Amino acid sequence: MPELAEVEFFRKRWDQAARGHRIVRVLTHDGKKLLHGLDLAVFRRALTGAKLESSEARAKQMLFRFTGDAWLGIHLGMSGELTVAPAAHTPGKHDHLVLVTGKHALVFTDPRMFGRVLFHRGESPPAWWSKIAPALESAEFSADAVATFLRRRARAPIKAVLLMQERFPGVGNWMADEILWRAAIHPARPAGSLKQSEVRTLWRECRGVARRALATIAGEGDYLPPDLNAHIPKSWLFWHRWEDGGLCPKTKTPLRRAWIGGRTTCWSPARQKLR
DNA sequence: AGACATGTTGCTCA
DNA sequence: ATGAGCAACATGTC
Repeated sequence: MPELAEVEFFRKRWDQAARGHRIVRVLTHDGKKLLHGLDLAVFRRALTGAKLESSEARAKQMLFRFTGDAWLGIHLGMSGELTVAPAAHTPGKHDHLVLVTGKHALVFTDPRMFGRVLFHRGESPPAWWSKIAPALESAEFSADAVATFLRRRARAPIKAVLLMQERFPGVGNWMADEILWRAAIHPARPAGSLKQSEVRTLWRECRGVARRALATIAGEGDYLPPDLNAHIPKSWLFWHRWEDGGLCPKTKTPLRRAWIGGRTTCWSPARQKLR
């Protein structure tokens, strides 16, 4: 599920419920996979009694800062979610980490178990956090940087290139398709075959999709929409990409789906031409 | 039953 | 050395 804006949604949900509150109990389950590499005893001891100070989302990762120089990193993988339950919550089969405060249980649930929990101790954020590529909305994510990257990945389909987190942090399967659809670029085009003007359009749509998707969630202060995708514009490809017989919202012609760049890809043949 | 899933990594081959 | 393509990971759903 989680791409850029969804990750922000889940971060905000935990943050709202627990910022300024102490963790009184830490429950873990299945230390082999999601909690791999974690010293569970140290982890529990560090977080028990610690207060959530702040949190941030970048790309598809989240970082929660606790008192005592304790940092909790979470990646939601393919099917991870962060939920908030009453403090008495009994962990279900796929609840791998539960942080209990006086009021709430913060639950990390992930049936497919591709997610990841990281723990770090120190005054500054962990190295892996600082290494995340500059956000799509940042000045460092420039048209030139995109052009340079595309030149280096010249033979790969542009769809595959958009999924590369080292340049397009937070872009996942649906965002990549949305960006290409809006930019009117066929997903199978080799990255190196894009004209200068197309690269610029692509760059602009990367920012546009990120900004609009985030605006739906990051809105005023602590506001959090009740439904994850409720605010995604009705005009977007997003709402049609999985429908059988789905129509392009712009041209009203049939959409197509195929395996491109290692993922199922949806595009509008009327808008997005090969060559 | 079988195909497939909004992610990442690590392997192979060129 | 670098880039491209793909299986693997684990489980649920249609």
